[in-house]
Amino acid sequence: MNSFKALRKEELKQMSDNKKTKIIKKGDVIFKEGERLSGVFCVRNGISKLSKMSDNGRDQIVKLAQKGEVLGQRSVIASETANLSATALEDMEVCFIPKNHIEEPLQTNPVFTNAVLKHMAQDLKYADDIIVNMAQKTVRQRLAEVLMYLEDNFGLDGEGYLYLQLSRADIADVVGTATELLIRTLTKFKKESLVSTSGKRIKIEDKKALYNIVEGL
Amino acid sequence: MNSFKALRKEELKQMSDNKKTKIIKKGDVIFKEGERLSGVFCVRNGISKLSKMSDNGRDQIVKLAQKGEVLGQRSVIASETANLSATALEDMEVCFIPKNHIEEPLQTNPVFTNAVLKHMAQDLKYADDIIVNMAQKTVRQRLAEVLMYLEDNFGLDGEGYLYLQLSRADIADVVGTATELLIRTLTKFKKESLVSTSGKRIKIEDKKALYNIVEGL
DNA sequence: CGATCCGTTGATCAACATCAATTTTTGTGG
DNA sequence: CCACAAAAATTGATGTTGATCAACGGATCG
Repeated sequence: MNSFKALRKEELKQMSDNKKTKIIKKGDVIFKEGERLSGVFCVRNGISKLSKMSDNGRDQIVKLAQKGEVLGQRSVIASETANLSATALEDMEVCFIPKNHIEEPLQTNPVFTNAVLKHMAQDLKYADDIIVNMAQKTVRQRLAEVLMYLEDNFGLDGEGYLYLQLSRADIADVVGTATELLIRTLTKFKKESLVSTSGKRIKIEDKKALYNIVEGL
Repeated sequence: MNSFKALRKEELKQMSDNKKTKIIKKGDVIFKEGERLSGVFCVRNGISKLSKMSDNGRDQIVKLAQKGEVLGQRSVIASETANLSATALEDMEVCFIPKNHIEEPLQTNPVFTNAVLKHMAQDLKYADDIIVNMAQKTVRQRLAEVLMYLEDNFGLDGEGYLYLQLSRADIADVVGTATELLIRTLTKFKKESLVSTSGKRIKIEDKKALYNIVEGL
């Protein structure tokens, strides 16, 4: 998963000598689109959203990042300002790595560079898939897919509810729709016994049926 | 643009000794999603579409690639089957480069690897932007954006029409809608004197107004 | 010169956005 | 722990946008 495993020992040492661990509270912004980043943020704990404001004023969540993922890497590699904003969805622990500690091994350590490259190739594939989904699928299909994604990637709590408790507005921003329609679609799922809720918590009751919805059946 | 400029002379020589130039006719498929690629295709001439079939059976065009761009690179780097299909929109000339001639310099030539990495970072940024557009903008906004994209990237013919003559169905597959709605939206643009047409050819008459539409005004 | 593909239009229904209003939950100071 | 303000969740009503099916003319190509 993490490209840093490809670093040499002395590179890792130098990095950990310079890393600063930050505690970030739920709701706080790690960086905003348009900012010039002086390094990357490695997620030690907690989950963050990567989002971008559309011209029409609505936020779109492009990716959810958890432990082990690196934020801001693309911008540092491309020497550009951030294209996305990163916001904590839970209390987080991240460590900041100055960009020169990324750039240098990129020049000198091919194993590291290749690991980063493969990781980005994965991200690009996922992004292409999301484009197709956004363009071609209904809100109903996309919500079904997002719910399964949340279960598969962030797991369940002790009672079988999705571990990651997103607000309805955040789920809507992942699906790419208005909060009201998101809620209505979720309500339909409840009536069809595909999911159940307890407060803001959501439990998937019939994963197979959700899967069929994604496939358009 | 092209990462191959970062290759050493001997690497380029070895590559050109092994490259096979192929002529591909308009409409022909270069590779299909799901295929395992044994190398990459460098576009020498002509334009191709990269598309993916959605579960609901409709094609989505994710990218248009022209001279100098490399097709299949992501799949080869990630050692995966192709995520997208590549189809010629015009008669094309491509050269095939076996994957070992890509993989080897990736291991040994950091300058090349970094060039590829930066290129992919760009692709990823564009992909994220498209996700936001698909999720948040109307067909009208997206069509306006696509028309300007076609002008900016592929230019005009001698009479001021868009050089790249896509079929209505292909434009619809870029925008992410049905052909009928695409045509209706284009007809509205004509009535508002934003564009004009001659046969399948399209001319942008009021670029600034199109830009305002994209911005949601 | 017919067959086929492409472009276009009409009609209809479903999906989605938006505004308004109400209820519920949450956070916070006393 | 309670009260109260603020934020979030929910529902209704309404208008717009988009998908789909059907039909038809015109171009294209063997």
